[in-house]
Amino acid sequence: MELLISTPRDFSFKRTAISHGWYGLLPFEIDRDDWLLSRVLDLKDEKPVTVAITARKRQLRINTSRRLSQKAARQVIADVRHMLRLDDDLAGFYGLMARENDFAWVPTQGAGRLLRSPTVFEDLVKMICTTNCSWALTERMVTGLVQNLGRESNDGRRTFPTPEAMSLMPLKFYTNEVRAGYRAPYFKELADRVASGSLDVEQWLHSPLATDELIKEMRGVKGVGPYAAENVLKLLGRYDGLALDSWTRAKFFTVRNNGRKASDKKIARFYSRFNEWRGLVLWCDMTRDWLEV
DNA sequence: GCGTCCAGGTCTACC
DNA sequence: GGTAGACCTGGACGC
Repeated sequence: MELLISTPRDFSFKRTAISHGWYGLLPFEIDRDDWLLSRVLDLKDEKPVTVAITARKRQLRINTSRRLSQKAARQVIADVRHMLRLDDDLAGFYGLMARENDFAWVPTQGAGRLLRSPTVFEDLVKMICTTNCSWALTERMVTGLVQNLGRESNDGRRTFPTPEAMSLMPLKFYTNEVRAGYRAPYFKELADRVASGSLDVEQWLHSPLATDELIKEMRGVKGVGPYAAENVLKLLGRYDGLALDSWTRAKFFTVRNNGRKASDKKIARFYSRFNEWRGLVLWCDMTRDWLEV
């Protein structure tokens, strides 16, 4: 079954699909030869479905692994719009970038939409999986969660697990199977809180809280520090934080400081003039070379 | 083969 | 509020 979505004039499928590492973490998969982004979506009342997304001109084509009801098709379209940030208004950001010689490529290439998961919960768990470890271990942990706890689509691929599925597992599952190490109790506690309803992370998408207050709430989740909170904020559409980590620091040294080390304060000063967009400007700056044009 | 370092940081105790 | 030290894991590296 094929579904079609019109895309905004300033949207780039390639730039969005590879905007950061999520495309390489299950359930996401990417074929960069054919520029096909796929993943399994959880349809709650129905069996999960695998979607394969490609772009042509100003249109996305979504091929589903089986025929869907109208209700399920509407959810697939809503999830794809959410993941690819089709409803994000970046006019202010692009206007700002167009006036800067160094950053005029951003609107030209349609960079700035950061791929996200269908749920905040998935983004949050994955972000904790990126902390204090190699990318290979991040992949190992996420794969362990999906393969062991994900619901199966008709093609055998699996969803990202729900909070309920994660909550049902004992602590030793996260240490022995997921290989999460000291993060194991963090996952267990987060899943328990979300599954029980005592913490609603999906509500963060529409939170009326000021960013500082929202960060405080996010940091109430064990394993979420400044880096993880500010990166999740970017996926919520707030770009005040730089979300510095060892990778972005090293990249800044190369791209903006002639290979010399720079303090976090210096990095912050460099992007400070971009105000509420500074986190997104930094990320675009650091990933410009991810796509040959 | 073995020890050390560190990678897309965070938590806790202590000052 | 600021900071030192501990923390799982596993790949890379030097010896």
